[in-house]
Amino acid sequence: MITLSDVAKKANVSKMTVSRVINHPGQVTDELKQLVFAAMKDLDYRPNVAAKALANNRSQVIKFFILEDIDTTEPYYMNLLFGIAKGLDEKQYALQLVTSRNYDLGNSDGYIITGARAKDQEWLDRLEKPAVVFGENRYGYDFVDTDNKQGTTMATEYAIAKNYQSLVFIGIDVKEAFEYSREAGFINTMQQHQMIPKIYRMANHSHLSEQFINDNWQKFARNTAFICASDRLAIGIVRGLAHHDAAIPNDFGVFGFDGVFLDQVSNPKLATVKQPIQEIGRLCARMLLQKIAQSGSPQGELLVTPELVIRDSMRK
Amino acid sequence: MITLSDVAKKANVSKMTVSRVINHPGQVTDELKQLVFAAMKDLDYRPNVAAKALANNRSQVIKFFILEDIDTTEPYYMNLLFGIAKGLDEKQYALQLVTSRNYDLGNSDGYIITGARAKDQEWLDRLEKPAVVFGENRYGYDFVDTDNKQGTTMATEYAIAKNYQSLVFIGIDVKEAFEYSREAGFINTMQQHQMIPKIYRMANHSHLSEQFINDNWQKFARNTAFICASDRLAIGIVRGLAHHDAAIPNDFGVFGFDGVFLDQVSNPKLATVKQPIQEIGRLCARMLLQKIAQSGSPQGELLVTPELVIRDSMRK
DNA sequence: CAAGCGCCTGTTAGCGATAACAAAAGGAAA
DNA sequence: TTTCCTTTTGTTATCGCTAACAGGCGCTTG
Repeated sequence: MITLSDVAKKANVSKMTVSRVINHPGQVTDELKQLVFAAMKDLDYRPNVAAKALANNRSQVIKFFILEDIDTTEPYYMNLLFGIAKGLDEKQYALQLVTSRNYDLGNSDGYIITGARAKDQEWLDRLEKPAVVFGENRYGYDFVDTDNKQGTTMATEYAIAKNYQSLVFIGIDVKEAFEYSREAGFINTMQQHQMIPKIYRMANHSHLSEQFINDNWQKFARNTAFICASDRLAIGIVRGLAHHDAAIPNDFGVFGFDGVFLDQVSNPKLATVKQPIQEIGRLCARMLLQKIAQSGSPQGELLVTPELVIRDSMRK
Repeated sequence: MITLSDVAKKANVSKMTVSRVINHPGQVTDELKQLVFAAMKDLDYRPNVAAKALANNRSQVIKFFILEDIDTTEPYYMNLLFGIAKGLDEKQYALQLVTSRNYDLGNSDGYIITGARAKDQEWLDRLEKPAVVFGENRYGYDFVDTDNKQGTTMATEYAIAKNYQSLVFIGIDVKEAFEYSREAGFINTMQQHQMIPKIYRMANHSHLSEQFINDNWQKFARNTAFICASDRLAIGIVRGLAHHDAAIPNDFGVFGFDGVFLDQVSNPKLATVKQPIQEIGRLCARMLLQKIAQSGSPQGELLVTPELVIRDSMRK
């Protein structure tokens, strides 16, 4: 294994100079820097992460908490995880996944937390290391999320522009910030266009939204678009409509929200508000690492603009 | 932070004795062990992973390679990942995710690899650290997988027992071990019952299997069951059948394979061969850690029996 | 009863990196 | 020219843990 010392010898400098080239390059002359870089390249030097961690009193590990049942979990966590992993890799950090709440909090430098609901607040407050939350919250925790409000705004605007006369929002029956934001985007946009917002809410299961269409089929005239708070709900709506041989997208439009995986297994394929989940994961990681570097100073919130993906469930 | 020395002082022994209690308990008298355990508990001692790693010339990190496009990836990787994470946690290992092949192989003690296809063989051979593969292979790499053959055997037996007269296998159009095994389970079982196995293959997309039903609708008499090589294909079959108002499960049965996520968003819900993915992940991790402990000695293969989940797409 | 062996515990020396201090080297000001 | 900073580089000690060796003890054995 190539160590700092090897590089130092090759470059005829001391270990510290090499270390400084890596961590505080400003303190070293350009001349020496060149020498050191050349030596590092020649020897294909890879810093030893464990040694670095020990010397810095760090662990180079961050823990990722999923405070939700994994089985019911949306597949997009996979993408989130990849984004996080990429963000951590940039700074040679590794990852530990944690599901059960009472897990060991030690041997890590910080936490990324997802699936946090209102009831988790107390637990979050007790954390002693830097933490970043994935998902909007209104308790002041640093977070990264999709701009949910903007997402439904875009979808609603699109549906209006395509001349659907009546718009219905199918929401998720939870009292959480992300849902409020999605509803707000819909409501505000409708009001700006002097249209009447209609909202229904149910648990996030496709068979419930399917059932909902079956139960209320006669209520919905042609030329209605359903703006859904998730692809899961949207899939059920599509199935319900298909069951009544409704013409999608001509007579009825359906917009999903998420854009990970599920939108592709529907038929017709779903138009959806696609969250840049992987990018969000990377941003979570970066925010956390920065927070660690700044010994825990607040990072605020980061909202990422989603992308409208128009497919066969909405008029083109 | 509580260190070995703190524990040693409290227990009136040397650091080495404490270290030995942790790593080689056989070398220490019971009497001292009691003292040390008591001290560790009193102080709530947590070993410093970085220090351990450094002293052992390890990294306490393993890398998880996904040699597949993530976007098209089955959601079950999430569960696999959780299993792996749990298995690694038991030995205080952390995880790094790797997607691009030419990534850094350093700063890790071993690899878990998934999505490896025949063409990856050469690359696998060049790896210099212990590796375990998730997924059947016939090149001698240590692996863990579902017992695919047994899975389709069970599904086929079930369909026969429920008196479906004609069985059709919908396979995935790839030349990989897992697919051969799934087909073999079907074929062997059919032959044992003196029935004629029919097999169709296509790429693993729900709209292809849906199309397949639409194109061949007249070929399939009532009382046919479709044994599919994936839930994705099964979902398409269900949609195709529903489109012709076929009676599921009375006239037509559909069996999926995987049992992660997708089976639940279908309507009717899919009967499926459920892979114990999380358990497999844990076993991958354990196998790899054991392999590392044994300086890379071969571990062989491990096939895990899947579970038949009977839901609304098959007769009860 | 001294030599020799085994068992258990302690001492020492590192793993590879970094912070903190120390020491040169160079330049500006007196 | 001398003194005193400032900048750049080197030296030392340390992070927490473990392998390897050393030493003390009791027991067997010729």
